[in-house]
Amino acid sequence: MTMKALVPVFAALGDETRWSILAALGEGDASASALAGRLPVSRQAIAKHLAVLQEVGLVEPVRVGREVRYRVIGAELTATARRLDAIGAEWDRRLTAIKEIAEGL
Amino acid sequence: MTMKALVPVFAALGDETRWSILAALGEGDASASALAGRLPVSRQAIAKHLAVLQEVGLVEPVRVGREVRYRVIGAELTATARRLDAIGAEWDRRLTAIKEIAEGL
DNA sequence: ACCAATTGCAACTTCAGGGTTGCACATCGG
DNA sequence: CCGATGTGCAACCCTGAAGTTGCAATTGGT
Repeated sequence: MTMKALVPVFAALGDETRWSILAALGEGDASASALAGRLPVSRQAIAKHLAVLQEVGLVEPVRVGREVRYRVIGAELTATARRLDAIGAEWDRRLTAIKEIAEGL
Repeated sequence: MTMKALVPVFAALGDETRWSILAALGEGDASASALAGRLPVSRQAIAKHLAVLQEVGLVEPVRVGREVRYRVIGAELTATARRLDAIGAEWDRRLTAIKEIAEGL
């Protein structure tokens, strides 16, 4: 299991542009430059977003020749979903699993 | 179904302080003033956070006399988790498809 | 009626995040 | 070898989010 901080993952997912990037990557792996061609932002902006996404494990870089393509890691999304679901479930049972997360794990 | 924008929900969940608030609310409904007593931020700051959380449907206000208590809506967390899981699963499906093609299955 | 607690509103400060541009460095192809 | 393509790094704006303080308005309890 990745078991990272979780909150940064949500922060990463809380940006429209990053979802655009994830969506574009859904059509196949792509480099920052390639993505800059499809999206209305500069390559450098995309590079920063990719760095953020990589930081939280949502995306993975793959060197292909002189370019760096990125691949989405769907498993990380599902893992995050599982944890979120667990928290929601615990809440309904009046338990406080969230406390641990809020207190920095 | 709530079916709100989803991205704002993640944005709301991408803040440590708001998780602290959610955690505190996990111990029982509470007002902004009461929360300000437990957390290291001002009441007004908490009020803003509660407004954000309410905006995305994660929390619900309940008037009790002259105070306004807030209650966590666990169902919204679960719903968000479901949607996130669906997205992640979709990605895995694509990757699996690609993998099979690449491996000549 | 009065006092204290609570909320609401507004102005203000601070700073990190998202965006840009510019340039230097690598690397592939002809 | 040289030009084109792609990446990395750095400096720089600029808006918005998170936090603060102060004060007016509401409402409960005694």
